[in-house]
Amino acid sequence: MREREHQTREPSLIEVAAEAGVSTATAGRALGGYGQVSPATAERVRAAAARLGYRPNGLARSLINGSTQAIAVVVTDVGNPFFAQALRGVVDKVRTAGYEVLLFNTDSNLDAERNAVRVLLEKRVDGAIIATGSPADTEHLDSLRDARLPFVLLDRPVPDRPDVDSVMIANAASARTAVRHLLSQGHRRIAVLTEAGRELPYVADRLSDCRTMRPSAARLAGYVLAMRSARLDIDPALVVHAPYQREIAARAMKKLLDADPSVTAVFATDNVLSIGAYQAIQASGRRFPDEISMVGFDDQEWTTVVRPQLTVVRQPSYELGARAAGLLLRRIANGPAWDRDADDRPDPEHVELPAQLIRRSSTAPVPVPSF
Amino acid sequence: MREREHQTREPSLIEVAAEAGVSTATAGRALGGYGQVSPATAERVRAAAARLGYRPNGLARSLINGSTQAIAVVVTDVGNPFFAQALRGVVDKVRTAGYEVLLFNTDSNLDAERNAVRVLLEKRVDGAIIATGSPADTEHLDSLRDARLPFVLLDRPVPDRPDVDSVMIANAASARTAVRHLLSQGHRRIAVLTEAGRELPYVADRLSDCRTMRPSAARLAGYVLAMRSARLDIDPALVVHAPYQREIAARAMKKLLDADPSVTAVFATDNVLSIGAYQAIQASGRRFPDEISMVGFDDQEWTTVVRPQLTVVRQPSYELGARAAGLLLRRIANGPAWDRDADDRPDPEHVELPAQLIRRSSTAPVPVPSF
DNA sequence: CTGAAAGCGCTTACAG
DNA sequence: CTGAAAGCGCTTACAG
Repeated sequence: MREREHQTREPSLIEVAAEAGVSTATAGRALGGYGQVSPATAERVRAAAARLGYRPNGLARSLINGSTQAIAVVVTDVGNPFFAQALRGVVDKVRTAGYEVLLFNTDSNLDAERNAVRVLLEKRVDGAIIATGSPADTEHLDSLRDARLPFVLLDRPVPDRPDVDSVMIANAASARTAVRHLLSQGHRRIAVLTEAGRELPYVADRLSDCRTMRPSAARLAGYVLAMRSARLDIDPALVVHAPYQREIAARAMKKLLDADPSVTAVFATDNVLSIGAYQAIQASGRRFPDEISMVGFDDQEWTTVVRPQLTVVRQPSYELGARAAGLLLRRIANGPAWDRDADDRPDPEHVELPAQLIRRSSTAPVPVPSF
Repeated sequence: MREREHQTREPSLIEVAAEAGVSTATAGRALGGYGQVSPATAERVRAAAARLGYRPNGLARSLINGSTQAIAVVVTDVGNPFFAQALRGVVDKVRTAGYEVLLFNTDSNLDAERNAVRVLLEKRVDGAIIATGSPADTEHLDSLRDARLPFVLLDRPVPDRPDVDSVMIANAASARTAVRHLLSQGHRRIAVLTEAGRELPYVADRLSDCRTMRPSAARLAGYVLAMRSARLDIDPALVVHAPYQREIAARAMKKLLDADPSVTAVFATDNVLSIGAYQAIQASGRRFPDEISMVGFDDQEWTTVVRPQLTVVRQPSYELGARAAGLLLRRIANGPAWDRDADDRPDPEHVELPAQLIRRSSTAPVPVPSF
């Protein structure tokens, strides 16, 4: 390959064909795995290609095929272990079908998300998996539809798009189970630390619509449902709002704990909030779990190494990604559900993966008041 | 856009040009941001494009430009928080320059890595960032060179490729600092939990070559250096080997702790091994940190919520990715360092980011033996 | 400022 | 099995 050292362009099929003494059509057939070529010619072409260090140009190929063998994954934060795991699930799954992943990170910024959609469309990926940061704004998702691009919603539902495949966690149900667990141990004053804190009235008003809520809201709904089933009123003071930032969450939680001694249990609705809540409890000076119980969300590795070990709702993040990828691959093979031309296409599927309550030692029966 | 409902292909520039009553050249100029077009024509073309729901085809554009505005990132495990953070750094950085990221996960499998290189080359990305799983096998990296593709090594050095930009952590130096910290507290029987355990003789033989070692080996070298500086012999029994799997690491560490009561300190060389070691210490029944000290690697969130809080070496994973991306962007702009045609090209740069020892409460002076 | 023509690097009918 | 020609959807000289 030394002779290429000073050459500026990659060799193309034309050079390979010339080197092998065949037409570009034949060279293409020998190298591209399509059409018919005699073994002898094929061998000659392969040798020529190797000599020149030929690499097929995927752009040209895709331009003709109409397939890039790539999908886009749009998430709000790849650095978050939850999405990192989901992404791993996607990558592993699509790899088996020969697809690559084009990654977009939006930071829950609508403009970034719109831009991601525009770019993935221009890059002509074969499909997309999207965890939207703004379920209410769906114009950019409409453009996916207009472009007839198969896509799947991951983790965050989009109420306006019931015709799109989706893979979610059973957020409300699992949150309800978590809170019920606390109730069963006698807790009544149960605080919830949530990113959806400010939407309590909205959430409480449409408890039957949990599936259309984003995860944080759905988990808050689960809390409300459990409390109501126990005939307890919702005390807004117990619903603590915090963004997905550990320190802020810890402070918010600590503040409630300091202000209200009657709180005997905390339910944190996400992995970041969980670590913040755990920290707040440690800082509160209360005996944990004797004086206060906690259930966290997302079974991170650290939850078994802290003392007390944390009772959590374990959500299958890796599987979430893998399932989304599976649905997308099916959709790529069959065409979008909303294509009326074809009646044989699978209906949109809405997968809801169960999350599991893992009981450990951070939850204990409600403390007996000392007289 | 209703009229497109039953149409099977995306509209191309030809349709837009026809709709606007201009040539494709003019339409292209109006939409593509190149060449000169009169404001009036431009407006007419834009209107036509909007009416047809036109999306430029990036494949065709890239085929001509010779640029895809995409880079590849090849890592061993996106699910690992370290790589997830580094990836975030890369994405954030290249985004500012208008590049997207094509992600490859190799699981440290050489075939997967070779395949990644082949595919990224075929997809004609503009550059690549690679954390190789097998620094010894470099033929596939040669093919990047042959293809004149700019690339940067991330986290894992490749001894054979001194002419390639790289961004690493100062692994040996920071490991040395960590062990020196333990020594300064009087510890002598210091165990090290490492993925490179089996290479102790090899590592001990080339302590001056730390920069060419993969992280685990370099950290082990730092341990050896610190011990030797303290005039202590290396006891192979204290060098515990474990793969990057928490349970296996915990078991291996526990075994040593049970077998050898003389061990008073543990240095774990990675985030997975750290949690395993922490767990092993908890299970050992020793008083922590009174009877045994520990330094971990990688400042994960959990390290401040466990008791005792973990003293760690904090490595800047996000910045690692961002810096690698920065170098790559520069290289993409200037062409590869090994291109002899151009003398004005920047020399290969080998960035070594410092890692910092964060002292917390898992390290304490060596226990006084009780008589 | 605008257009006709060539070309990026492949694959695909269509003949032979 | 093989090749000449057309074409995927753009951009780029080159004229006008």
